[in-house]
Formats: sequence, structure tokens, C-alpha cells
Amino acid sequence: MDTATTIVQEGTSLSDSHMDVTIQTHPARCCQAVNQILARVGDKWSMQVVMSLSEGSLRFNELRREIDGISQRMLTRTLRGLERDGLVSRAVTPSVPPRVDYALTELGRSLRQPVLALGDWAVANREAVDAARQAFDREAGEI
Amino acid sequence: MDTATTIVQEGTSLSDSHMDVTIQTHPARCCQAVNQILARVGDKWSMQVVMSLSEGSLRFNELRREIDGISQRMLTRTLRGLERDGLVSRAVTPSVPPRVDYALTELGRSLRQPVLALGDWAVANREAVDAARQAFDREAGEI
DNA sequence: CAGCATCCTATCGGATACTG
DNA sequence: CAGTATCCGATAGGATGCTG
Repeated sequence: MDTATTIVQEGTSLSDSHMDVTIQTHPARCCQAVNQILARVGDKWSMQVVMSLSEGSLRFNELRREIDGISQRMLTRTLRGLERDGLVSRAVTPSVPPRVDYALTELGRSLRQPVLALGDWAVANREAVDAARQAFDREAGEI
Repeated sequence: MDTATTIVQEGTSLSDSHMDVTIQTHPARCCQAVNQILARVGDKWSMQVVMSLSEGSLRFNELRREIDGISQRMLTRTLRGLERDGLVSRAVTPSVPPRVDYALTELGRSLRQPVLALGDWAVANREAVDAARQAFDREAGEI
């Protein structure tokens, strides 16, 4: 996910120009599209940025303050990644000092629903997961 | 996510003993529970394992063949992680050669729905994302 | 204010070799 | 068969310093 990753090409194959079939209906044969999105969703800051932008656009340092713990470097990189994927828009107002507003695109807004569903699952099952972890670690420690 | 990560404590703050409020209803103030699950979902192999186990239990090498591209090391580590989180169960049959069956737990099965929702989003919007990436890279290249 | 650039560490993940 | 152990390159991500 670093410098634009540019995997781009790889599984060239099946690009015989008229591929409207979209085989990927079934998630097995995991089209790397799914993995890419899962990777973006799973990275440490992206979804926190998306959720922070839920209620409106924010400037760079507003986001920085909102997100707590994020370094300026990672905020920049995360925003670039989200912008590259078309999830976030970046509006520069050339003034002194400069003003840059970040906002969700329509695509970015549409991503919130499934991510929130996952968040709800996490909240609903956090205790079960914690309990499982403690049990696992306890057994591993005893044996 | 390596050796049991044990972040456990960290954002102690706001633990004023009588916190039955579960502020976490709202995903902002992202309880690290959500981040942990997002991290697990976002790692390279976990969800592929979960989806492979959707239709029934599988043995170690069956999973290995099913998943294509996963190294034996990463399959082991991924399975341990999933087992630790209570998403996958591990049943050893002490025979020669040994037989180990992996299956989803109820918790693991319940995770599939939100993950599939995300997968559907990825499939539905893959072209929009790809287009955004190409546009972004093109502009970056020109300037 | 909104960033690049640089350095540095920890972790991720692949390849390979060995074992009960 | 189902691992464990080791080595290694590639990223992720934090800290710090500089700039228009």
C-alpha cells in the first residue's frame, strides 16, 4: 500500500477485451479486488478516517486531532491511499496558510454501511473474542 | 498479530469503574475491539480461510490446496490466530499419520455475513475503484 | 497549515529444511 | 500429515526535522 503499490498488472490472463461476465459473483476464487478492499479496510487508519469524515469534510489537522494517535505521516499516506481509491476527495484552497479539505466521495459513503456492519459485529462479539483469547493463552501457558 | 500481540491495555483512561454504558455504540471513539477485528479481517489470509471453511471442516493440507498461494507457515499462523480468537476450532485425531480438522465455530460462522457484505461491495465497486486508481496515477504521472 | 523527506524499528510473509 | 524452526527481504508505521 506504500508508493502506489502498482500491482496493477499481474493476473493479466482473462482480459480478453469482452469480459462483462464478472465471474467474481462467488467470493471463492477471491478476485483480488476483494482482497484489496479487505486490505484497505484492515489497515490501521483508513476506516477511522472514513468514519471521521462521515459527518462532513474536515481539514488535515482537524482529522489529525480527531483520530488520536495517528502520526502526520500516516495521515498523509492514508489520505493519499483513500484518494487514490476514489473514496475521499481532496480540495485545496490556495491561500496563506493553505487550506485543504477532505471529504468522502459517494463511493466512500457507500463503503460505510458494510464497514459499520463489521464494526457492529466486533462490538457485539468483543467479549466472546476476548474470552476465547484468554482461554487460548491460558491453555498455551499451562501446557 | 504475531506472537499473541497482547496490546490488551492501552487506552486505560475513561475506566472509572462503573462503565456499563458501553460508549462504543458509536464507532467513533473506535474501541480497539473494532480495530482488532478489522485487522484480522484485513490480513492477507484469514478471511480466505474462513470462507474456505464455510461449507464444512477441512484438514490442514486440504485448506492448503484450497487456498492457493498460501505458504504452510502462513496457514499455520493464520489458523492459530483464528483459533485464538475463537473463530475456528481445531480437532486433533491422534493417529498415524495425524489428522487435524479445522472448522468454523458459531462465532466464526456469524462473522461471514458482514465479511460477505464487504466482499459484495468490493465486487460491485471494483471497476469504480480501478478507474479512480488509474485516474489518480495518470495525474500523478503527468504533473 | 499541510505537507515531504529521512531514519529506524517491528512485523508480515515467503522459502527452505527438519520432525513426530 | 501437520506441523516447528530459521533465515530473509519487503512493508508498515512511528519519530523527527524541514518547507512553501
